[in-house]
Amino acid sequence: MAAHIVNNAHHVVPVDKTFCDLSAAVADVLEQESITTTYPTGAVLFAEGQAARGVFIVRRGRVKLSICGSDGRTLILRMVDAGWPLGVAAVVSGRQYEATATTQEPSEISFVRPIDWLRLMRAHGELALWVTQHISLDYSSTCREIRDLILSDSASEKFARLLVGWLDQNAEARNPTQVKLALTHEEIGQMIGTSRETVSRLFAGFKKQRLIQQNGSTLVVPNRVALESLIPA
Amino acid sequence: MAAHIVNNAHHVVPVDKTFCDLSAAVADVLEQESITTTYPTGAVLFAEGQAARGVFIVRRGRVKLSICGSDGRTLILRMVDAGWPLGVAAVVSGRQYEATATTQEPSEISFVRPIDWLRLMRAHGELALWVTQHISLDYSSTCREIRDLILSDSASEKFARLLVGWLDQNAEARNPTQVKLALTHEEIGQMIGTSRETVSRLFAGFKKQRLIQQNGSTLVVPNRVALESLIPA
DNA sequence: ACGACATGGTGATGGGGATCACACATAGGT
DNA sequence: ACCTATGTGTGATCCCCATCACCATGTCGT
Repeated sequence: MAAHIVNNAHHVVPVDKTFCDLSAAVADVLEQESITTTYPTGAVLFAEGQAARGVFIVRRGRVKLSICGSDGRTLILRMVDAGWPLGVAAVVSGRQYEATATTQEPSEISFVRPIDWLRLMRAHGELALWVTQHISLDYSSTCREIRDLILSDSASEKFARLLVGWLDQNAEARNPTQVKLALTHEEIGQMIGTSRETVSRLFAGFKKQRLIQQNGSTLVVPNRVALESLIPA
Repeated sequence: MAAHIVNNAHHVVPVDKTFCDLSAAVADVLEQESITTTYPTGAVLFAEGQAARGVFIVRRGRVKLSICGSDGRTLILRMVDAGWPLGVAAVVSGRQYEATATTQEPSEISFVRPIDWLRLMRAHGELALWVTQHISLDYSSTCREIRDLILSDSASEKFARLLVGWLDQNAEARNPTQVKLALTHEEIGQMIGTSRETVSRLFAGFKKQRLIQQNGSTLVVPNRVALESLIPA
């Protein structure tokens, strides 16, 4: 069997007015202390197991956070959108990065060295608090990830969960019943811990059951409730 | 204030001189602001999904942190020993507890309400950093948990991993090749995500392969390397 | 000493999904 | 138009482990 992880749906979309959701003052300081670089798609910011080299903050773009097994298998922990910091836990605790961060699209990323970061945290209580909250949220999200992994042994349940998560993220959009499909079947498999072929079959099965329709890269969910009924409790 | 924000990598065994690994001053304050209670085995400090009611600090005993699915299935996240705080992430981010905490033996637990906790964090930079580090460590540990669950599809691999982990924890003990077995097969199953029966069979299999021996509740691992060879990379 | 209950061992069975093996699409690049 | 790379659909097979079913042990409490 296989047993693996699942989605997440991390809300709290960051608005991104100046830097993150920090006050202008702290954002300015951060701006000065950081180096901002543009990365192409597929760039690896840091890899699982490396000593913490610094904190990365996504300014623009999307970054994939994944964990990989020695056999080459990969599990996608979550996608990180603009406004969020990466590698904070590793820097703060002085350990290794726990996951691998790869850009999913051309992205602008700010970088802060550990020493500077820690200095800033001490100097600015607001930043310290911000950090603590972000780590807490990462922790929650990871726990939920684990839960979804466990309480669905069936692949279709995990798939349904993923889809519903996408709908939730799109809740603000005008049409809450459709999503742009930005991932390959392979990647979807890595999000829910199944093989690519299984994802294909899931798509086919869900279409046959009229749970989803697909026009090009647009997914339509005509009946969200039916989808949710696949998810126990 | 604490320069000890970086580092202290491995298991930071709590020593438990006064409180945790905090300075005497802060420990004293914490002592005053908290209420300490003794719980019997099996007491539930808090449950997954509850609104954060406060921070619990294990003074004596052991607490099981678990996540459970709607179908009743349970996954044990980790065992928490004396000196460690519980529910900090939930309190800091003002969300729900992400797991359920149950005492595994009679335990002494200190409790601090969210308001007091946050006040203390603001007043004592050292405490704030301590909190951040602990959350970071929890996060790491959770990520590793995910990895172990995922990158072993075979139950025996997960079992081997668990055993090796136990040996590591016992590294300080005089005999690094044996461990006291404090868990039932059921619980072991909940740690590695398999059924009780499978754990029984794993024990049997490992014994047949001379990977382990068992005298009462003492596990002996004659050949650690052989055990590790079951774990890829 | 006696059930009652929690725990541990082990066989039989079945199913879900990984895996292998293709064929088919679509998109760039030359 | 071709070719290659990358993504997708789907059949056939196989195996691990969840599950069910039972029995064998403790270990309590009274």
